[in-house]
Amino acid sequence: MPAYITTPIYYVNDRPHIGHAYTTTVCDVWARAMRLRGEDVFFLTGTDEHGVKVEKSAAAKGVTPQALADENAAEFQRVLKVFGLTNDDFIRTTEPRHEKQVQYFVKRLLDAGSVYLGTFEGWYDEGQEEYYTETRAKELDYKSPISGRPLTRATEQNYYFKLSSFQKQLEDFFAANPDFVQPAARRNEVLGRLRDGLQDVPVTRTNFTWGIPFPGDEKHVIYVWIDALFNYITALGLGEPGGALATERAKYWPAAYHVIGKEILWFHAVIWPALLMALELPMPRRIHAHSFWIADGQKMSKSMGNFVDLPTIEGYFAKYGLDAWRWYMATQGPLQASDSDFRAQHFHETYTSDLVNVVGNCPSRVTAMINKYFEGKMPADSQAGGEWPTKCAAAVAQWNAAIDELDLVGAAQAAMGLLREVDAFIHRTEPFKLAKDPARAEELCSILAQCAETVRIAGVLLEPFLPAKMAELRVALKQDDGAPLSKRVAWGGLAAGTVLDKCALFPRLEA
RNA sequence: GCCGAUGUAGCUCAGGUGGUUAGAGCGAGGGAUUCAUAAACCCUAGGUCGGCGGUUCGACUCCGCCCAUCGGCACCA
Repeated sequence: MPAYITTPIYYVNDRPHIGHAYTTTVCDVWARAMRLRGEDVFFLTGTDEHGVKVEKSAAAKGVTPQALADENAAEFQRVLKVFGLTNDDFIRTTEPRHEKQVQYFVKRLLDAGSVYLGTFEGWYDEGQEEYYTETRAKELDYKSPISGRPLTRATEQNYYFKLSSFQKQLEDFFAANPDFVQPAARRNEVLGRLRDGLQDVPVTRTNFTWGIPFPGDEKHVIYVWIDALFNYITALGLGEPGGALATERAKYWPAAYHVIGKEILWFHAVIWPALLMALELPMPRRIHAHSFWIADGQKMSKSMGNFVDLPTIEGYFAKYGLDAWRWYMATQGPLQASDSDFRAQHFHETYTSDLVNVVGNCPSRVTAMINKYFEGKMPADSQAGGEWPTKCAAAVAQWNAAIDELDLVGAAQAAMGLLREVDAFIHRTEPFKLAKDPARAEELCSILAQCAETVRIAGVLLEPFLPAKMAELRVALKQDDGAPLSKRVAWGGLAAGTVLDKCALFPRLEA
């Protein structure tokens, strides 16, 4: 089954920070999990490079917008490498392949009558070259917040998208697809706003030029948001039917899972589906809008200067390793409706209690006993696994169900639960005592074989989260990673006699 | 201002069509033990379940009001 996982494309006017890292890491864990199951995954990320902000930043720096975009896009790509992310493509909105297709789609919207030329009238700040909404203008007492000069009433011709005409169709779609927007709290927000009624939205601007020219009326450029949304299908070549890209990738639409931050929900949950409806393209499967990281109880903001930035993140890599970072992102992050607090102490505690004490320690004690009592050779199990094959199968089922729902915490818990059960089993059966009694050797063999095999299976389930460390575990257990999940989690993968190395995966660290 | 949510142990959160001693994980304190990364294991939380009022034999669970926090309110990438 094809599966298409996307991050938002990141605005090149920003520097990479924890927000970008988080979304991309979540998608990466998910993509790896799906690939592990043998699904045909296409994982996309990229950069959004047009718009007035980029134009202005570039002018301030005395470079062309393209040069600025090139530089910052390269930085985002470098970061992906540092994070070990496994995206299958990286799309940039200034690439010809994207621009051409966006023009094709916009032309189609125009031809279909879904886009029309209209007049916009509003409160305009001449100094800032910006329009304000009525509410905002009133708040500002109809004066520019920067210059203090009165706002003027200005009109502008823009092309509009007939969002309003999709009201009914959207309502029906949401009713028929209750899981389309996740989590439920976000869906309710969308439904609430939808009830207030939809207005048409402008899809072009004329007050700057750094954008894709509107086909047939080139003093207009396509508004960045519209430009950006189309990346999800231009990357698949849907705007060039029959083209090389489409031949290879069209199969991934509509199996799309858009993972986004909650700040851009409206565009993805309403405008994007409406655009697709207008183009008569099928809807993506799901929009998952996660929440935000806050830092030490404080909202992160540019003005506060308290973003967890790249140097900070790289500090965590240096101390705890990349896998520990992924673990913290995936299991402690704001994937549901409320924000998560990023705290150094919490990071350390999570590392110690999950990774050192369980994921590290459990394989360590099992491999140590096998080394001590059997010279490292996997003992034979005369009990054919006892209850463990059933337990493992249940954990795998739980893991699969969680992955289906992008429930990374649930998937992690399914795997961790197995290791905790192994710990409890060792506590209960006391193999280290049986080892002193030659009459109970057979029992000892079974216990340790069952432990080792369960550790192996739990390790497979943890691979999407901890790819580097679970690769170490595989080496210690003399396994390879070629086969699909169902085969790899089948009971009995560790043959008797296989020499298992002692392993210590996560070193204990000082806070 | 409008719409919507949340407020339960130090922290993060479960929970209940109202009914004896309100739960988990983590942290903290204590214990016992050694196969292991002083790890796994056992014991310990006296938290007015945000406040006030109402309904009720009885509310943390229902209703009202209030307070606090958070999210959304469209041209913002």
